[in-house]
Amino acid sequence: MEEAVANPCRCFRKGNRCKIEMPKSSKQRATLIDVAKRARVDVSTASRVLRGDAAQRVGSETRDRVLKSARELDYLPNSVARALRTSKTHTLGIVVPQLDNPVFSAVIRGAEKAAFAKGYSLLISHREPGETATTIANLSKRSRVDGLLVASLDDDEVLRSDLDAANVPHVLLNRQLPGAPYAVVLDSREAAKRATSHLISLGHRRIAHLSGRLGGFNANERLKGYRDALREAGIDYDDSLVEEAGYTFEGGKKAMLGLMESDATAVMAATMVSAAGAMATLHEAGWPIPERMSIIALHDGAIAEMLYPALSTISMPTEEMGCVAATILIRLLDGGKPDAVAALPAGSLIARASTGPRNI
Amino acid sequence: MEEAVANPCRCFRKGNRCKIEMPKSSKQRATLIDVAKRARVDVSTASRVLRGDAAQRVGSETRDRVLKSARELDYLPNSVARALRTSKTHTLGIVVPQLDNPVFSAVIRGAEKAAFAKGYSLLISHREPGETATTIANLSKRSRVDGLLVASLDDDEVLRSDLDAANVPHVLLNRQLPGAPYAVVLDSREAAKRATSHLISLGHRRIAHLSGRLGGFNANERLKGYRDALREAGIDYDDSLVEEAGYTFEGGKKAMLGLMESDATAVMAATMVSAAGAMATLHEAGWPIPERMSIIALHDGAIAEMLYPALSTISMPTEEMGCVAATILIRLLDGGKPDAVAALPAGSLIARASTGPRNI
DNA sequence: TGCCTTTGAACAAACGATTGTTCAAAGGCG
DNA sequence: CGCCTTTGAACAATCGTTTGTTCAAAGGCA
Repeated sequence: MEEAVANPCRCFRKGNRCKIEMPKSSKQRATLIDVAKRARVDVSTASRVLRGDAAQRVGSETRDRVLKSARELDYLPNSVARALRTSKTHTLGIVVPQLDNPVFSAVIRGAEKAAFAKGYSLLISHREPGETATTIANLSKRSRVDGLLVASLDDDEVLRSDLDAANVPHVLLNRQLPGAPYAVVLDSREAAKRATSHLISLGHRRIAHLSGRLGGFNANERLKGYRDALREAGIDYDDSLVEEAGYTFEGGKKAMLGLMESDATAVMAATMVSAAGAMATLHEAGWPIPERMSIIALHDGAIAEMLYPALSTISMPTEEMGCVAATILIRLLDGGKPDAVAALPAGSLIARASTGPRNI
Repeated sequence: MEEAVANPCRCFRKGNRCKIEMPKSSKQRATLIDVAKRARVDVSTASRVLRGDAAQRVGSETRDRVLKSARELDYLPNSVARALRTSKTHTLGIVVPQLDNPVFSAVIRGAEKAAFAKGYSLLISHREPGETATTIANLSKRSRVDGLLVASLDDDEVLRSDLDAANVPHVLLNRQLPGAPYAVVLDSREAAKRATSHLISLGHRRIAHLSGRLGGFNANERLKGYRDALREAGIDYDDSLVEEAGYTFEGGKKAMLGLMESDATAVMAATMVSAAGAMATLHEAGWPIPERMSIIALHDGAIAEMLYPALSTISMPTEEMGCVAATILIRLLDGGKPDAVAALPAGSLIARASTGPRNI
């Protein structure tokens, strides 16, 4: 009776009129209203039971009815309606500069795992450098993500003002910015030091460095680690051995070209991708690796094995970085107060065929 | 007057009570209600103006007032509210089996571009094989995507029943399934034929094939193309030269090991990744490429350049595939009736250093 | 002037949840 | 027995849009 009065025709949706109560076209998802009706309770009561609302007691007999009803109807809360009411979409956005870079795929994988585990979804946005502003704005305003994971390689200044403008909680990936409180960073300095030390322990003294974008946070850290290792070994730093390669294959190729003029016998590359470029140049020139030039890179990944010779690396917890970043962001969104910056330790040396003893 | 009565305190949100009308805390986004008030029209009128509703006329003077008001308040519609009302989230989900595979990053990139251009967002979900069911269910029910782009490598049967169960519009990527109407496929057969023909034109007669997962749609197509080329050249097909490598580096490595027992002088690999594995095995054994074994793969991508020697490939429009798939899916969601399967032509030969004339 | 169409805009009911408030019944106590 | 406090559940307002309906004013025509 009451049911019929309250809503005579629940299939009266989408302008698709009908006179009789349809047998719930089976494919139509059940709503909280359906659950409540079936359990003969108010929708608010059903909501409280299903969400486990502690602020209000519910009789155990009522609770059971609601739970049973929900089970029978295969009820799943409508996340859109919930999002509207609570203004939380339970969606995280991640901004990456490149999708085919193994480092970023690892980060995404990690972030997705953590997000999924906490009931969040991951909205991905990849943009050409320089478009980060638009991306961030779109992700936060148009798509309404609760928070952002940012792995841009863009210029720090620009990035910062974009983030400010968007005014959305965010965690930076392997990057620290004056105004942005939260970040997860890898110990790139230590990694660079380990990589360099490995070369030193093989007898190399003239060690070149293919750096990232100089001036950027990461490139600086890696350069510091490189110098740390040299200093410890009593080797003088020579800035003619540092060549900016950025984070691309082409950059690595070009940079290596410059380095071949020098007397370097080994190279420490900031990334696998630039190392691959450097190796291509060496192959072209017919320089045997590692006999004439040893090479090691930071970050490990599948392509290290694919290169020839297989690339020695310092592994880095990139996937974990994504995971930790997402976890921090979610804690932040839940009103928690996580540490401003989470530092992840450098991984260990994975010695492969691309590094060998100095033999001249 | 009326304004004050209708809603005396719009900052009365989030339980944050206050007595006076706050100066719109500036960071609080304007809603349609705000716009309507400012233009002194009903919210429904404002909605119709801003959405360009053709079904209802609006006086030009009124229209201008609304537009001006929206501009001044920097109004952006709340996509969550809109999604609730229209039951369209304007979000697409994409399911990929691996994130670090260059083929899938390209597909994602393409899909993201098309989606973005049409005002859609892309929700990404990567899962271990076998978890596709959960993934699809989650993406469609929990996260409420409007449609799905599916690039699973899972078993066809399983995939099909999962998709059926989810009951969500979807487009398959490079895969055709009996029950699933929409798909975008690459002409893998033609690509395989071109790759094989290239080897034949270099004088090779004993050509091996590193296949995908045999029995799968793609593997079959590629195998057909391989046989087409052989037949055309009058070379007998020898199934001992076909080795299943799947889509991984390890698979390629192992498969190559088997092939080295044969008298093959060239290999046509189904993917760059398995080709990379094969090359690693060859290097380990000290077989020079291409002098002792030529190798070519389907799909082109950045890693082709990184391998040594640089890998010859048949380029494939993978990014375009993602783009087309997203476009089709969106058209479908808009009530259109796109073609069931869009076939994309194979790309051209990119001859690099890994293929050379037969010289024995 | 009176009646019947247009027009243009307001009214109001959803969409599916969450959450503060109200309220009746039941229980405790003097 | 009457009053006051728990309890448990219903009531009702919202979140920000969209969209079917209603309705008053204006215009056309006889």
